[in-house]
Amino acid sequence: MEYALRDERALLEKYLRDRGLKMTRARETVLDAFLGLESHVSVEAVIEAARRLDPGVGQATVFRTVKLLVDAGLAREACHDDGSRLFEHAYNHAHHDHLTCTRCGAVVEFIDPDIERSQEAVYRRYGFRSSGHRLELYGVCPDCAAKDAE
Amino acid sequence: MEYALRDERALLEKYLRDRGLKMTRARETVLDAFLGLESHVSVEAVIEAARRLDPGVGQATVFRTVKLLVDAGLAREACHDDGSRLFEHAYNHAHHDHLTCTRCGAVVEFIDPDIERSQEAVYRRYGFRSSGHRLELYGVCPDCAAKDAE
DNA sequence: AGTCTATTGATAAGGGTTATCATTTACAGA
DNA sequence: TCTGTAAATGATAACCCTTATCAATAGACT
Ligand SMILES: [Zn+2]
Ligand SMILES: [Zn+2]
Ligand SMILES: [Zn+2]
Ligand SMILES: [Zn+2]
Repeated sequence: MEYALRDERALLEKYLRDRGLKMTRARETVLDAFLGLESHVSVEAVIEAARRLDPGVGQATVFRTVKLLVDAGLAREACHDDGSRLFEHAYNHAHHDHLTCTRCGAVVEFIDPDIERSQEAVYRRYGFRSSGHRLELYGVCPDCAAKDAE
Repeated sequence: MEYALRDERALLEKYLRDRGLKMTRARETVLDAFLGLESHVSVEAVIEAARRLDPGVGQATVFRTVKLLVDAGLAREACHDDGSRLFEHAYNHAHHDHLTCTRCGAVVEFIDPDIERSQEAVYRRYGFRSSGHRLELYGVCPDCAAKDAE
């Protein structure tokens, strides 16, 4: 965990140095805040976490830094829910799709090789070059279904 | 086509009557405007189309009515793009997924039985009851790829 | 330390959507 | 057809999330 944090910080530093940008205290704070949160967080949540580490961090800075993290490959936009976008860790967190419970909001991350393969076939069928996809399955999780049954 | 319009209007009227709502001129206008547009339209586009039929239609009314159309099963939210949501016809327009060119915005509607089947398997694997999904494939279409090659 | 430029945070502005509310309208019943 | 009542309308303001503006600050290099 400690090592992972260091890895990710080094990645961000390299990304910044490579393009003449600077590693600042605010960016450290936002990175730490983001890494300390679990998957699928809104910028709002990152703002709160960042201000727990350092009150006085501007929200504009958090928006800007999250965008940087995405560009640097440390974060990835997950499933922009209604309204606000959600982000998740991208470093050491391979591609996956989401199965979401529409009742309680529970999210299962899954990867299905058959689906991935079939998607490639669709790209070939229409002559498209692939550049990523988004698959969100919606349903009712076992827990919520059990509550219905009562 | 004429018949289809009548069908859809009858559907909306039934939907409204069943819950004590009223069929109004504004709702007729928005319905006609929406039906006159082709797939994947923003509310903005519906507002423009509606005002071509009847200037003075309030934008709030269009937003409200599009929501009604979705509830009535006449419209369906397609792929909420960056920012604004997009809607498409739902009546006599079976389920399908989207393959979108990230360069020119071209959209191919497709249905892949293998993918649909694999998705059902995912639902079973995690014990979820299915309630719909959203699959968006992104890539570069043949035309844009050809331009790249030049 | 000094210079130069990126970055910051407060604030305003932006775009899409929804809430408010006085007025108008649809529609069931008399 | 007339009326009463509740729903619907449209103008407007409010809302949320996000981005732009900008004077002040703080890295990174010499
Ligand atoms: Zn659930
Ligand atoms: Zn995820
Ligand atoms: Zn294209
Ligand atoms: Zn479509």
